[in-house]
Amino acid sequence: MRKSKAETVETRQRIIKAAGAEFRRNGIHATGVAELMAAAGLTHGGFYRHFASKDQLVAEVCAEGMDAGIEIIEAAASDPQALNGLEEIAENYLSTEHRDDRSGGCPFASLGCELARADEETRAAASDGFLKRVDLIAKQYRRTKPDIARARAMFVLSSMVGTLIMSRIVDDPKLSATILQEAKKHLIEL
Amino acid sequence: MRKSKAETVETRQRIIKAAGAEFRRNGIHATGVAELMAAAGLTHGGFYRHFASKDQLVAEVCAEGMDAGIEIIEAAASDPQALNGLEEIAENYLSTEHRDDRSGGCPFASLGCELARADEETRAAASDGFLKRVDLIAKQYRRTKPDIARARAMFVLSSMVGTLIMSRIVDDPKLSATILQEAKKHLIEL
DNA sequence: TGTACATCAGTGAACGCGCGTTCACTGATGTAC
DNA sequence: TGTACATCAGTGAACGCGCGTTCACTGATGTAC
Repeated sequence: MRKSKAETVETRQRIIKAAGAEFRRNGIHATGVAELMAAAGLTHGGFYRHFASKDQLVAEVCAEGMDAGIEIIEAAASDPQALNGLEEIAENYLSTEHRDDRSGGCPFASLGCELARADEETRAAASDGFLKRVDLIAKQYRRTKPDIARARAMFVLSSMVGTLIMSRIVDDPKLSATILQEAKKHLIEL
Repeated sequence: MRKSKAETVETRQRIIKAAGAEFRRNGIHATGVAELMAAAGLTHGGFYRHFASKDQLVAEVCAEGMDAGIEIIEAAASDPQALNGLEEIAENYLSTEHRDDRSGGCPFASLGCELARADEETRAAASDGFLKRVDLIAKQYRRTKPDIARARAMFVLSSMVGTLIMSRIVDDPKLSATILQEAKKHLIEL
């Protein structure tokens, strides 16, 4: 049953991707190793050929998810049809599609509270991801001094994360949409 | 070993309070019934004399925690020494003390991601708590039209929640303090 | 290039453990007379 | 008001179950000659 080197690398990536989706959907703690391996189309026993522990996988998923999230922001920002990069980012991040895409969306919004309690390695990856996003958003304020743009970007990111979380908690769809809409308005006005 | 009616009521409240602190500190899923009963000074067997299930406790803890959180905002807002209610609320919510008080702070910041996945009853309690906080914050904008004040309050609350979560994720204390500080600045300027 | 053997990705049973929940029991509280 | 009995808060052992992790095994891949 041994697989080729190329297949092994591919499988490892598949596990990370499947785990990322499961973690986001159900929470890290609530997702078992057997469950995430099944989501990757494997049985649980093979897990330890790829990772030393579940915690190590969590750290790698976090690092991977951070990179993936950045690409999405980057794409939104560099859309040639967009007049305003920040507006495009906010429109994209604070959309009902993103709100409803729990397994694919921003890891801060779906796992933020758990990341705050995670181990050193995972939090380091998360911090790195935060800073990268901040830089990306700060770049959108072209006519603003770099350090002011950076400070503003921190606020924008934190606000978007909080807004998405609140829009997911609230049980009234209309209220949820309003939360998203109002945040968009306020953030663009900045 | 039977306890008096008054004692029973008091014990029930003690369990809810202890569970609230444990949930906030470790997460809902990561906190066991035995663990939270021990935190209340009891053994796990007695749990089911007070609650039908862990899920029911979660809903009650959520409802209780929402009320407790409101009192804190209310106190900050009505501080007679404060010139500006909103400023006082932000100063209080976005303080390093609140950030470091994981077991006692805002339930949205510590449990938000888990609340988004919680059952109907729990989410209803959370939605109710959100709306109550929004009203409280909206009241601080005395010279603003009520519906605009309300919309702004939603944004302020969501932003504060997201900011506190991000400040808890990040591993560099200096960066964490900056995140808090910048959000305070931006929210007061509103 | 072909052959013999070591390697190791993946399977599925099994490990100890802690989970949520149940239950027989204890003995103080509440209640009926 | 005093007595006899039912109630039930709390204890701690036990339940089945799923968790993270380990392991013997399989057989295709990689490697040494």
